[in-house]
Amino acid sequence: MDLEVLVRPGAEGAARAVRAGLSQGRVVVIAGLCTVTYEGRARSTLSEGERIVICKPDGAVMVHRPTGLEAVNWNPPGSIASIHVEEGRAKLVSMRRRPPERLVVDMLRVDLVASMRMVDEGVFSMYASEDEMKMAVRVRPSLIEEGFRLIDLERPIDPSAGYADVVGEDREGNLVVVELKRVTAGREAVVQLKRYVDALSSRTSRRVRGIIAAPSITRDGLRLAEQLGFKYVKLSPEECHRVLERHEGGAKLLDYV
Amino acid sequence: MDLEVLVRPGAEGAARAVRAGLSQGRVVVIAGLCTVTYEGRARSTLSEGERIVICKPDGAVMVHRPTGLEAVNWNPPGSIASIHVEEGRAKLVSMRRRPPERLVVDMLRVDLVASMRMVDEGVFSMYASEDEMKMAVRVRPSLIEEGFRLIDLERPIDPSAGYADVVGEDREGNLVVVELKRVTAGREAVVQLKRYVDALSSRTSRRVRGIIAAPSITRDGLRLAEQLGFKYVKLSPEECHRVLERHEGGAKLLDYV
DNA sequence: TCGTTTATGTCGGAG
DNA sequence: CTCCGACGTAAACGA
Repeated sequence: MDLEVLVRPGAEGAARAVRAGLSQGRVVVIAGLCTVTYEGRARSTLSEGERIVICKPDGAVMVHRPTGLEAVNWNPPGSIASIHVEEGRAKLVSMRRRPPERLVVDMLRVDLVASMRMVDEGVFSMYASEDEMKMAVRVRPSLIEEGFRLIDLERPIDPSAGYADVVGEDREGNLVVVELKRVTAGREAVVQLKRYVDALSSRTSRRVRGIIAAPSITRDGLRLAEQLGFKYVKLSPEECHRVLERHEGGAKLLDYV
Repeated sequence: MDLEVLVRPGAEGAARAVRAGLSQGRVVVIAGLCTVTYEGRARSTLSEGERIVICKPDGAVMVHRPTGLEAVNWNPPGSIASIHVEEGRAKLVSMRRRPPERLVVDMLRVDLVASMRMVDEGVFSMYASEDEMKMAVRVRPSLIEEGFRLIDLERPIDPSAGYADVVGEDREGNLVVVELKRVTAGREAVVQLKRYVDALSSRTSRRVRGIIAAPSITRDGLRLAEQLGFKYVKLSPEECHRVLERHEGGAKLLDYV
C-alpha cells in the first residue's frame, strides 16, 4: 500500500495532499475540527466538532462523528469531490448529480491527512440470507410443511403485485403462497403476503392459502395472520443454511439459480 | 485533538497502540491488508485485501473497502472490541452481546494506526424532514386542502394500529386522516393510510376520508388510492420548510412540540 | 429511468 | 425489553 501521512498540516498543505490523493484515485482520510453542511433531498447543518472524513476513489464521501455506527453526512459513489482553501481553511466539497446534492466540509483545523492507494480484490461471501432460505425450501419443501410441493420460486403473480417468495401446493392440492422473512415478521410482512394471496386468488378458482415463514413473529403480526387465515411457520436462516450444507456438501449456490 | 500515528508498525506495535486507544476511549483508525469474518444474525467472509477499520469509543466498528458508501462489515455501538497478536498477526475482535455477533479482522499487514481523542459537541440539525411537514401542516392546515382543520397530530387512533400522521376535519365536517411522506408515496403508504382510516372508521359513525400528501406518488400508489377513495395532495418537504421559515421567522421547532 | 424489495439495515420513540 | 415506522435510508434487481 502506497501511503502518505501528514500530521497537522496547514490548510494549504492539507488541501494539496487531499487534492493529489483524489486525483490519483487514492483513499483519503482526514481528521480534524470542522463544520458540515448538506443540501439536497433534505438539508442539514453540523456545528463545530472533531470528525473523520473518508473520501474513496469512487466518489463516496463519509463524515463520521466519534460516536455512532452511521456517518452523520455522506455522498454516495459517483459524486465528485474537490478541495480548495478559503479564508485560510481547507474546504472539501462533494457534489452529486442526481439527485443534486452538495456536501461541504469546512475544516477549521486539520490534524491528520492519510492518503493511500488501496488494492482490494477480496471476495465477499454472505451466508444465511433470505436467498438461502429460498434455496433451502427448494431442496427441502417440507421445511414449510409436510406434503408441501414447490411450483415456483419468485412467481410473478401479477406484474403490479411484485413477486411472491415461494408458490406451491399443499398435500390437498390447495395453492400456497409463502412469504419468507429472515428476521422477525411484523405486520408489514403479513400485509405483503395478503397482497400476493389476493393477487393469486383473483386468477384462479382454487383455494389459496398463505404461509408466513420466519424465525419469529410479532404479536400483532400473528394476530393479523390468524385473522386472515394465514399460517405461521417457524423457520430460521441458520436452519436453512444447515440444510443447504447437508444437501450435496459441494453444491454451490449457482446450482440452484 | 490528541493524536498518535504509527506508520507500518509490526503486529505487536500495532496491537499495543490499538489496545491503548480502545482503553482510553479514543477513535482508532487502522489501514492495512486483512481478512474479515462475521458471524451472528448472518455470516460472511471477506478474503485478503486492503481496507480501513474504524473503532469508535462507543464500541462501533466499521470495515471499509476502498469503494462503496457502506461498510462491508461492522458491529454497532455497545459492542466490545479487543485486539491481540496471533501467529504474528494483529487480530481485532468485536463482540456484540445481543444479538450475539462476532466480527474478526485479521491483519496480515498494518500500514497505519491513527489513534485520536476526539471531542465533538457539535449540534446536528436536519431540515425538510417528515417532522417539518407535520409542523407545517399544523401552522397552515390549508396545505392539505381549503377548509381543512386540524384535530390532532399523531392521534392514537388505536394503540395497535399505531399513529396517524395527522387527523383533522374537512369543511363539511368529515373526519380526515392524512398520511405524510417526504418522498414519493408508493403502494405501502396507501396501505398504511387505509389501516388508519379503517381503525378510525370503526370508532366513529362519521365519514372518514383519507388523504395522502407527498411530493409525488407512484402510478400503482395512485391507482390504489383512487380505488380506496383516497385523495392525493402534492406536498413537498421543501415547501413545508419554507412555510415554517415564513411563519414567525424566529419560531423554533420546540414551539410546535 | 422508475418502481419494488431487501438489509447483519440503523436509529429513535412509545408502551 | 418488544414493537413500530422513518431514513438524505443504500443497494440490488427487474421492467
